[in-house]
Amino acid sequence: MEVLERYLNVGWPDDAPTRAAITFELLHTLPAQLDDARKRIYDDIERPLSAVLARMEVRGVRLDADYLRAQSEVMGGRIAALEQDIQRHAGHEFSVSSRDQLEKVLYDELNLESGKKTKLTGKRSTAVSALEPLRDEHPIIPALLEYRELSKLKGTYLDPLPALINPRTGRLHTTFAQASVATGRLSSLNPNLQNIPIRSEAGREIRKGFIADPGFCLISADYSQIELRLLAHISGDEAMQQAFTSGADIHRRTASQVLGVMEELVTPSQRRAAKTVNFGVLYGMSAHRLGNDLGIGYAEANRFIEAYFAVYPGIRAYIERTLAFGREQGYVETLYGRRRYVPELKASNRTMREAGERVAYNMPIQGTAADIIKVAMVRLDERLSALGARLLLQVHDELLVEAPEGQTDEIAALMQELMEGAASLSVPLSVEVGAGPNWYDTK
DNA sequence: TAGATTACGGGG
DNA sequence: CACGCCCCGTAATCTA
Repeated sequence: MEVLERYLNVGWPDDAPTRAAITFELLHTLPAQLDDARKRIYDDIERPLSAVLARMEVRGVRLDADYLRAQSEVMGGRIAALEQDIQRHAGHEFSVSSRDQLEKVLYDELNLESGKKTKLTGKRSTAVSALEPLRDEHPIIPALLEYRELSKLKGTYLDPLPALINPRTGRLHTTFAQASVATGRLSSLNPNLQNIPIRSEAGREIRKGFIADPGFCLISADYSQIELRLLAHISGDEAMQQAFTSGADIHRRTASQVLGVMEELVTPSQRRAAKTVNFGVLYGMSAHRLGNDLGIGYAEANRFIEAYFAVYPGIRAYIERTLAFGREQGYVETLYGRRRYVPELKASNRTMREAGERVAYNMPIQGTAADIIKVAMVRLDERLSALGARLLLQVHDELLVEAPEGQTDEIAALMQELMEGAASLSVPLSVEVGAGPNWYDTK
């Protein structure tokens, strides 16, 4: 425990009472040493939030265990059939869930063309991204892809979740880690309720198992495109701010501007390309990766990115300004002053340094989004309690609430108003709200 | 046998 | 040549 060494000059004791006493000691030693901005983050956000999170953990969320177990049965049958199918295509039995055995079957026995290699050991990859190009090459591939998807859902969600229901409360209780993510986000563990499937229909069905208490309904409220809105605000880029202020569809607007096409004429694939770039720019995506994702050449991807920065010049300026600040100060920070130290910015190894740069200009955006939803949670908690409603989960940009059936509309409206007003920026924040008997039906 | 490592894949 | 940010959980496999 470095913190103890540094601030109290003691090691981490073995016995629980002394550990508790020392932790308590830290609780008044550390906050007193914070400077202004950091003290405000602690006093106004993190300390009150810890009480909100504690109540959310204790409250838990109701699960329809019978539904999830039934889904698991169905899926188990399908997985077994797929396994037979896969082994028939291979010509012999093998452990389909072993990537090492699968590697030999695909690339040595069936002589399929291996593409990607694994990162650390250089084996021939069997990941989805490596199998997808082979989809039409052999009927074993689509069977494998479905097997992978379904066994993931069964093994990670359908089977473990019902077994984790607390017999005393009859509900499922996660733990939120408040100080483990470098950007200021929360994380959720044991079980992780921040990665419940939504993208595929088969996965999304799992959300039907998250249900409201009798007499209550679930309300989900989502910040839409909060990170891009923050990029517009923090960078000061006027074109991007204008897009949000005028209520435009940001991806359509981007495609229109970058490609020089009227908005009404933007095709779905052009909009998809713009969406990929809008998100990719936050992560520092290379032209190489973009070209891959869009199925276009490296050179064309490069032109696309250049055109993007020409349309939104403030974004490149933000990146440069943030990197200069980070090299100078050794850290970068959010709008509220939450810091992340990034010593890699001074690394002599280029790969390490560039990785540090991506981290550095992403953190203020991701971290400010985390700050804002935390503020919203602290403010919402009291208002909701007074109305007999309660916060259940935070999934980064989304809050899930359980509300008395009679007051659903009123509470949904309150959530939207309060979340949109959690910060005042040069662009509006937008929150989408939905209600239903289960999580699936809130969207 | 337990813990660590690796590959993989679920979410924002 | 490199090659997209932040997490957590599972299963297979390796290592102490």
